[in-house]
Amino acid sequence: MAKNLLIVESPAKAKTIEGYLGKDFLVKSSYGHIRDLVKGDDAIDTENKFQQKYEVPSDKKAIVSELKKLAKAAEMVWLASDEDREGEAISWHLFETLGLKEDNTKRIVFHEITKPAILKAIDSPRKIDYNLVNAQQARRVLDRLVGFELSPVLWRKVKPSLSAGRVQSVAVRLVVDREREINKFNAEAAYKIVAIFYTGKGKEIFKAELSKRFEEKEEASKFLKDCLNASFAINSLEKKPAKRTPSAPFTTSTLQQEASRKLGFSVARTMQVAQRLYEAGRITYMRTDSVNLSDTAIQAAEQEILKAYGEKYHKLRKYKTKSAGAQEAHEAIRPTYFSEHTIEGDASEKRLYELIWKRAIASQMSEAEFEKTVAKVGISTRSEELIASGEVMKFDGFLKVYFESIDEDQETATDNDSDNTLLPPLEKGQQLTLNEMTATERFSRPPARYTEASLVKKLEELGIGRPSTYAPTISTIQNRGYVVKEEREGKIREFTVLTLNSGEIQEAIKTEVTGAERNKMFPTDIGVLVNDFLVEHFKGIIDFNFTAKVEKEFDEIAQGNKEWTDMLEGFYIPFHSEVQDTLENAERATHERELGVDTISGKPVSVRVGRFGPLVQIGTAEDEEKPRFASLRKGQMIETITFEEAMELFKLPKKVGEYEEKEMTVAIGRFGPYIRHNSAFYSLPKGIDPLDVTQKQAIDIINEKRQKDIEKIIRVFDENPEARIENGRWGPFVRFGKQNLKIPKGTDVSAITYEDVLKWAESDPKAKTGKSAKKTTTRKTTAKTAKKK
DNA sequence: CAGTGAGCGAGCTTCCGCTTGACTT
Repeated sequence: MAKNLLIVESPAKAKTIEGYLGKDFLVKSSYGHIRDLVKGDDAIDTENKFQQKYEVPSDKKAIVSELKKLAKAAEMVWLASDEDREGEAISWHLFETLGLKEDNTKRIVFHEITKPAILKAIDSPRKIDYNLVNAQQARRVLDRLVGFELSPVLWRKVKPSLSAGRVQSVAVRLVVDREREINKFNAEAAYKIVAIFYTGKGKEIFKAELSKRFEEKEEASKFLKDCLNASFAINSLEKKPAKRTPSAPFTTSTLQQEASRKLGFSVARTMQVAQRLYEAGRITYMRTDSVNLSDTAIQAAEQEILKAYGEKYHKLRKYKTKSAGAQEAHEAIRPTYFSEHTIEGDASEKRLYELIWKRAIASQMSEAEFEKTVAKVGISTRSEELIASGEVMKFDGFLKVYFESIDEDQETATDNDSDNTLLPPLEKGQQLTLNEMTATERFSRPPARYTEASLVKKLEELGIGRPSTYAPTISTIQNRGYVVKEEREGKIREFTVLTLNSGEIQEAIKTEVTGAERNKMFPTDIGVLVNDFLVEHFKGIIDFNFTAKVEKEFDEIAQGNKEWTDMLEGFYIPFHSEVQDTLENAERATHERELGVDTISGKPVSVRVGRFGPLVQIGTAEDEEKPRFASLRKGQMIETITFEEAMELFKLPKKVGEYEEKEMTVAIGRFGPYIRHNSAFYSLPKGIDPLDVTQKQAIDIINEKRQKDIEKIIRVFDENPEARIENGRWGPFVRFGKQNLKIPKGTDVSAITYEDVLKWAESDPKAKTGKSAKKTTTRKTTAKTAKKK
């Protein structure tokens, strides 16, 4: 039996460290926290100094009993959880739960998993820092109190099963606020002038732009007219050097942002893939807020840069974290071995690894150097100058390996036509020939909707949430139905272009698509409803600065300057009375709007949230005739739907005639417009207005789909025509009546027998429940309650 | 992928942060 037991948080870490320490040390992992507050409402005694009741959750029992046994047998137990609030608390929980003794327990910390760092840590052990532990307890208790007092208020005043919390409610608020900013945004049009010149020598052309825009078409038109017979010359020519420096290596949040922009990963996917890379020993820990690289890593990066690119490309850089509330228990995310430019693995692992490798290597490379040229073009008939700018890269530096992309909302407002490319050789005073000049109507853009990753970025800036919770938080607000990640079709907008060409000015109307979105965060009606309720009654809690404020107090507790129970007292007393007050006095939250009166029936038209989601209603429950209902569609919200849009909803479903003695109905479902015929669904091709579908069109669509379905069939089983192998979206699968069966990996598709199909059908888990897995939530809860009994 | 939009009313829901698998899909 080993003399020393060393406990860290993560098993992958344990494995690495064991290799450094030799056989006197047994290194084990606690798998994160081993204790938590008990589940129900009596975990915290708010009357009695916030005394807590902890328990070991069932999935941690095995690990705790194993650690207990090992601790008993060891001469010395080293608690090596992370050096932050949570890590310190983990050590304390271990100390308490494993029944450790002061004189054979040591607390050590390190920021990087390298042999010298670990040996150094072992040489300088300390004791558990109870101030830090108390700060964590205050954090934990505050979050429980906020979550478990606010949520029941929502159950009573809004809808059961809803949730609220210090982090998630602010995340939702950001999305709701942004949506409202966009809704009230008025796009302003202005004319942008772009000229294309010949240099005169040869046929070289370049582009120049007017820095100001004209609000009125008349002004723009006047400008072009003035240019009709003007002469143009280079007034000034300025060249100056410019530099670009590399970004710091990745933290959790910057990795999520770049993987989203460059690879199109959701934040959850990024974390899954990163976890695999970490477990395979390819990268350092992926949940970190630190941009710091260890000295050994800096050296290794240097060596690799010298070897692969040469000395000119290297520059030693140290990065400092500036994000609020960073606890820096780990290094930045970097490859464990810089010499491995790529790795084996699946496509997503390879791509994410390369991103991490490039970013980390680039962070230790020299600046990219440019020469920026700005030429000002004078117009003989006007005082304004047109500006042409170009950029030449003189030295690529870090750009040799890495180019950081930027978010939509940080792009220059001048669209992308002013690309910084090379200008032809120019001289001051040089006369130019105008090839073409355009005045294009451009519109100002509303603030960008959040993507998952840009929402994480915003949360991090506000100091809300931690690297380990960013991805789960983004999932939670979507799972609760507060926010959806969706595509939205844009609208077609007209704009005017005036063109001066060959001595005349022409006007044209063009169209563009505006407001189209992909994978953006939209609030739902229930998200808006809950948010507005919380903002009205608990302004302090879902204030963007609430976390920052309490974090400051947690820091004071950690430094021993404040009693944690005092801090909680100060928070809880007013908070709890707000909760009581709201429960007693607040109206039930509703979000109902009267849109107008239906001209045909004379009944009122209103929108509200119903049991199955947002709906429009014509008439009221008191009427003799039952009200008519219609669900809102994707992209429509109670807050913004118009009377006309609402009335449109009642035009569908619409019967479009019969085919094969069965009715055909056109309607709109979750996946868009479709035709329903004989209990089958046929989606409408894009571009056909569901309101205009004719009987003939519908029949064509049905037959086309049938034809395609036949083409998908690979084989029908003789024993049963209901059983067949088909080509699906992800490859072949077996259709067996209403069951869709997965073909086990490695099966030879051509050799599948009917017996195989029967066997698979039997073991198909969906067959037993009868229905397809429609309501996973209800199934989960019933499973849980069944377990309890 | 539809339509549904009522009411009965026991027992349940819920937080944030630290970690992985064991589960489906």
